[in-house]
Amino acid sequence: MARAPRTRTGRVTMQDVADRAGVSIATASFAINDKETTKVSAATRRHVLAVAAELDYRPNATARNLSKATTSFVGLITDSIATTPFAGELIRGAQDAAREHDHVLLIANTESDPRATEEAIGMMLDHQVRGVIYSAWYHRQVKIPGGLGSVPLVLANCYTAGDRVQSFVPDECEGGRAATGLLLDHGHRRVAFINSAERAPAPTGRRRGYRTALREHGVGYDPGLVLPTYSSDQEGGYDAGRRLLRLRPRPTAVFCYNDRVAMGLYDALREHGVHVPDDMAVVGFDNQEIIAAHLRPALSSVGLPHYELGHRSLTWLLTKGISQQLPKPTRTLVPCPTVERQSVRPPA
Amino acid sequence: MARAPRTRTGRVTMQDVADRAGVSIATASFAINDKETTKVSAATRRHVLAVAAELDYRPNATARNLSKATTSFVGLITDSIATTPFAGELIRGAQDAAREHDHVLLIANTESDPRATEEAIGMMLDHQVRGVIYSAWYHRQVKIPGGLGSVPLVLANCYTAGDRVQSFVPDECEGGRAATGLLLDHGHRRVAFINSAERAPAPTGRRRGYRTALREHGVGYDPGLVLPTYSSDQEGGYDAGRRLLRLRPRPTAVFCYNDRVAMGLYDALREHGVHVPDDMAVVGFDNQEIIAAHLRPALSSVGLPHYELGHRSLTWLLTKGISQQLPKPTRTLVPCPTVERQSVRPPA
DNA sequence: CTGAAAGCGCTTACAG
DNA sequence: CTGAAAGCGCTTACAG
Repeated sequence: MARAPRTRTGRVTMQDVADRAGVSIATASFAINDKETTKVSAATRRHVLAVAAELDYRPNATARNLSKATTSFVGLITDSIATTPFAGELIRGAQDAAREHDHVLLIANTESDPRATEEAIGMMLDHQVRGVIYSAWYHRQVKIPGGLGSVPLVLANCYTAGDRVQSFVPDECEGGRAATGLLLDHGHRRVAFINSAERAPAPTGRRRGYRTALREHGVGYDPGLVLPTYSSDQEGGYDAGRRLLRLRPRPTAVFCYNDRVAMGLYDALREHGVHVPDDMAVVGFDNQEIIAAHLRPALSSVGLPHYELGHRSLTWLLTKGISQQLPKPTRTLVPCPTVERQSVRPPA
Repeated sequence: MARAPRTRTGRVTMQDVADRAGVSIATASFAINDKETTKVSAATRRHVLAVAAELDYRPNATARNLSKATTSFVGLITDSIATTPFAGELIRGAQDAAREHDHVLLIANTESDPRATEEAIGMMLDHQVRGVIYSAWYHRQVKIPGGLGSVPLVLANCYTAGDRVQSFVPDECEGGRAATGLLLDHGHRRVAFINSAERAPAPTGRRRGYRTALREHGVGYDPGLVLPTYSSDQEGGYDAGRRLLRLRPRPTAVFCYNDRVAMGLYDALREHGVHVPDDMAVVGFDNQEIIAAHLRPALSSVGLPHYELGHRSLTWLLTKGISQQLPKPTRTLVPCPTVERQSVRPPA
């Protein structure tokens, strides 16, 4: 392949392309960048492009960013990246959106460490990011770290007191309503709810959804059917399951705070010879594939929209968040999809 | 707070700092960047730094990168980011290493899509990354995509035919040996192995480790104790478990290809009233927290070193990979840690 | 120890 | 339609 003279970086530059094409660097720039052929004749353009291809020219993004005095970077701050698949989904959504807008994502994982957070913010500001997505792996209220004040900001899976910053969060209430509704629609009337005892948007919202669904189906609310658990995992589900089995009359269906709780509940039920779904219908939450899709029987669940949270917040940032007259910030609720599997059947 | 004049980017520049400090921009640059105070008097340096702090000056990384004709970017290409926590761990490791070297990671997730891969590579080259980590979410042989030929490269959790490129992969064999050894050390002699039937480094390596451990413990190899499964998940484990229970004499211990297989096996054992660990000791692989730590009883497992794979490959890239006389590439085996939980006990 | 100046590889008014 | 030139915000020999 033909090779143009090299600069100290050892790479083909636009100057090389211009020289070899016999045009000025300005013309080369226009030919290479202008979508509309308005600045350059079609012939010149074709010629320059051919030369560029021949030399295997790649524009230097750093130089372009500097001269345009604006970059194509967007920052994404995450407080965890591997404890759940959730962060991964959020990143994937943000990244897809970034690509759609020809931007590149600068990702920083802080593991909730303040020093790491500060460093991450510094790094992003140094790189002139156009905006930052600040995210949390579980839905919660956060305080915006100082230093993020000087840059367009959006929150994903979290929000601030008073909603002073635009945010995108899961619609927990609607999700809880859908989960409970799934059970009620199958004809269940004694529907228990194993809920997390934490004070957080997820348990609060899902409980509200649970009550809404009951009301809509004309089923009275029985506080005795709501079983709190302090650990929202398999162990907590197992314990709550044993308490649940002592209830009389026994519920015929259970809405579990999450899939891990449901997994523990399965164990408790199995120990007592209670069969899912014939003796007990079960619905989970989170739709964690590795559990929900592989329990025996597979677990119906309501999913968390992390991909959408990432995608929508990035998109918002690049369309609204960057504009001069910022729209009034709102906390936007994103729907949680219901995924039906084999764990639900009408009562015997 | 005092404000210096602004440029079109609306940010404080080094020129602003120099002006206000009453020094040249060259002096400001040296004062701000030189670790050793060799180029500038201590007093000047202090003064410049004070002014910079006062103006809340942040260096423009883009400008710096351009003028140094080298960036602090390193690329990480991933073929999946949310299907397992593995990619997250690998990213975390690479990111920590990047931070230790004052570099920033440009992450691209391709979902194995060739177009996305090509785009990702292009983006990275455009940003003059100093090198690229190409990774796979499960250990396998890969073909290096064209376009990656012009940049220092290292492979994480994958390798090429002939090992022409430096790579870091899990030591599957040693892991299989450790898993089996754990069972043998507890006195088990009839140790079954539910292995993936795929032809891949993991099943091959783990099986080698299984046989090595048997030999080291003076236990004969019985091919009848190796149960293949075509789906290495809960369903596969359940099926294999039922086959295993028909073996006579019955094994007293099982090494499972992964934790999901073990989870399915638990179900099969439970159905047949076989108790773990009293009637059957079980060891898994992958150490997927969400499963292994929460099965009843909690599952002993061997972990995959994704964090280390990410950390070591990034470090290698920035220390060896970038140098002129590249060391001879090798496939470096990274140890898999054993995690003991309650699923193993000596035979009755 | 300090400063004037060239240069990194582009973009973009401004003339022609 | 095309080109000469200034400029983005830094770094870094080179003089003094």
